[in-house]
Amino acid sequence: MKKIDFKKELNKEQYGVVTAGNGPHLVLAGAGSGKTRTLVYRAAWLIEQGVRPEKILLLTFTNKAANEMIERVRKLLSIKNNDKFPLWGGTFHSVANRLLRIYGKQIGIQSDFTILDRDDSDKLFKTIGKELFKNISAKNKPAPALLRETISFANNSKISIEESLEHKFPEWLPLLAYFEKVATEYKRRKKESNVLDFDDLLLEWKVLTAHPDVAKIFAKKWEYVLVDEYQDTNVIQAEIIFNLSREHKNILAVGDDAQSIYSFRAADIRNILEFPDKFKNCQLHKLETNYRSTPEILNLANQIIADNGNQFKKNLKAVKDSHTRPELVALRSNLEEAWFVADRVDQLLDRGMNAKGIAVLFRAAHHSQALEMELNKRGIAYEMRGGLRFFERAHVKDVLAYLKVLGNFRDEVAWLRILEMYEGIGPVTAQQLYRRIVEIKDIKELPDSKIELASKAGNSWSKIMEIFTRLIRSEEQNVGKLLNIIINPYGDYLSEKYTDYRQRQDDLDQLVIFASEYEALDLFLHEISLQETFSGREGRQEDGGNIVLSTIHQAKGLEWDAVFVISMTDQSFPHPLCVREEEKEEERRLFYVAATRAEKYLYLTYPLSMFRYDGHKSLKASPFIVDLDSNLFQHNELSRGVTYASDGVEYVVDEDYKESDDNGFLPDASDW
DNA sequence: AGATTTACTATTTTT
DNA sequence: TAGTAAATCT
Repeated sequence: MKKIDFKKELNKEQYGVVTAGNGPHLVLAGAGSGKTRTLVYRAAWLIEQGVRPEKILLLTFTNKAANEMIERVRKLLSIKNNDKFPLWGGTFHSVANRLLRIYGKQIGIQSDFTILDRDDSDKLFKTIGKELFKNISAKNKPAPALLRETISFANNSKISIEESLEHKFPEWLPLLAYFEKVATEYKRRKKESNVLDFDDLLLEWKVLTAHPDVAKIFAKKWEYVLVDEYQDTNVIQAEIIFNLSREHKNILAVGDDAQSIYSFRAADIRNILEFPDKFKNCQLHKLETNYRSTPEILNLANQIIADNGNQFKKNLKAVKDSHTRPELVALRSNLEEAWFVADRVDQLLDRGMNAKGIAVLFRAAHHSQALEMELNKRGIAYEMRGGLRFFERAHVKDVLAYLKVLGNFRDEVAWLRILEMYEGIGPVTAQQLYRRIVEIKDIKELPDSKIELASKAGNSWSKIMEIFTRLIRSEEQNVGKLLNIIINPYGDYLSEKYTDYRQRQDDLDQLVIFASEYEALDLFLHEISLQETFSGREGRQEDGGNIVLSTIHQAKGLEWDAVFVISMTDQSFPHPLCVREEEKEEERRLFYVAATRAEKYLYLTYPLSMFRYDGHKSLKASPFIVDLDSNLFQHNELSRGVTYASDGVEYVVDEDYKESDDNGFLPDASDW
């Protein structure tokens, strides 16, 4: 095994964390301080010290982050690809998923469930809402997502539905009784369907870690627990961590309170603030050197966050050389904004920058629409993150529903989804059918069941039975081949329902390729609901990769040479629904996260008007921008007025703007 | 009664 | 665009 020169490869702060002894540690890591690097080296150091890799548990915010870290540890230790390397980890949810299946049986909790993702939860809430809210007028009916959010928030922060409702949607408090009724029924239906939703995964894992027998097994299993992005954990997750490290106390939590952006999902900043109280003899480390950004970008970021009251004081220092200041640009409309960004991207690419070094970030997924059209028009390849993910697309969910039923016969949401696709079967008939279907003991008896329906619906039912008969009778193990049985007849439905069916068919082809890697249906089903990275349409991969379009939330932890933050208007940032002071502070932290993604070039843009279905709307700069000292920017277009011409070619109207182009704030090829 | 079509409206962030 | 509600079919 190669010896790593930890002292040489890390700075003093990082070295302190990496070589920290046993016991609880809290690491307050600023943006760009090499947090991931530090965790990777920590794992490598432990292994060099003789800790077996399988004794380390790595908990991260995405599975992708975990996989990348593990790869880096492997490389660092020069472990060959085909050598076994049992270090593992992932998100709380995916780890919970695996553990519940293994250890659930031991203490008598569900272990053969399928997973209900967000969309499925909404479907179930919708069904239940319709049943229970029948006598309430349409306008006064809470949407399924609203029910789900309220109940989920209560679960994840250990508060009552009433408190949750008061916090999230106080205007709905008069309907409290209904929320509670729906919550009870939702729980019952999940149990009947043998499914767990995202909340259940955490809650059940917590039950598992609290059980004396299992707790002992876990304490032995992992001697070291490393948790990344600790600022975005919720109360349940903090309890899980506490239980996991109860015996050995070897917990290392890394986080940045200034980057806490998930409180809508019950992430609780108190987890970090109160960590030292909860874990006695905890050592506190700080990583305050910023390796990512230029001093100009860091200055801006520091001022963005300075106004926030509730935070650990950190003093981030830049080590990079001075470069140009961030640029602030006002455009006349969202279309011009798209042209501007596309032009700039073109220029950056022309001058030799790698496409994968460029990202465009925004507050909400739909802010990218105009830009996407413009990039498509110009043939600039991009990768879209945020918004609807692959496994959430309607057609993908449609075909997967058959597999879900095959894997878990009682899955109500999957059954309703299938049934309602067919002619003559609507919500009512589907529900009746489902009730009769679950009376059957085993899926193998389904083809022989005597369920019959009148004319049109009857025809549909035999079509459904035909597919299931083929699925059940086929001895096929390969999931790709199973999928083909479904996709062949589904194709007709697809082309009938969607005008863009060609593209959707492509998605399904991708899905078959992905599924062909799996020889066991169970494993496939378990993984897809928690898979956040597979994007389906990979597109043409250009040599230098693709530029990235992403919501700010999904950009967490990532970095690029050049970052555009678009749609920085008063109507989108902070989001207008954020009224409470603490909500505004979180929005400011979100802005901070966006700005600190940039290494060298940062552009903030905002349109002064927006075209919408109902005409056009006037916009102003985000108050967050107005608050900032204009000297921080290369240009302050606020005081200068409109800059961009709409023909999409002659875009430099403002003289200063042109001049500055020559000042070198646009990179030369020699810059990288 | 229940399915299907049509018209309308409102748009956060997600493991 | 996507989800919902009213209007119209079967």
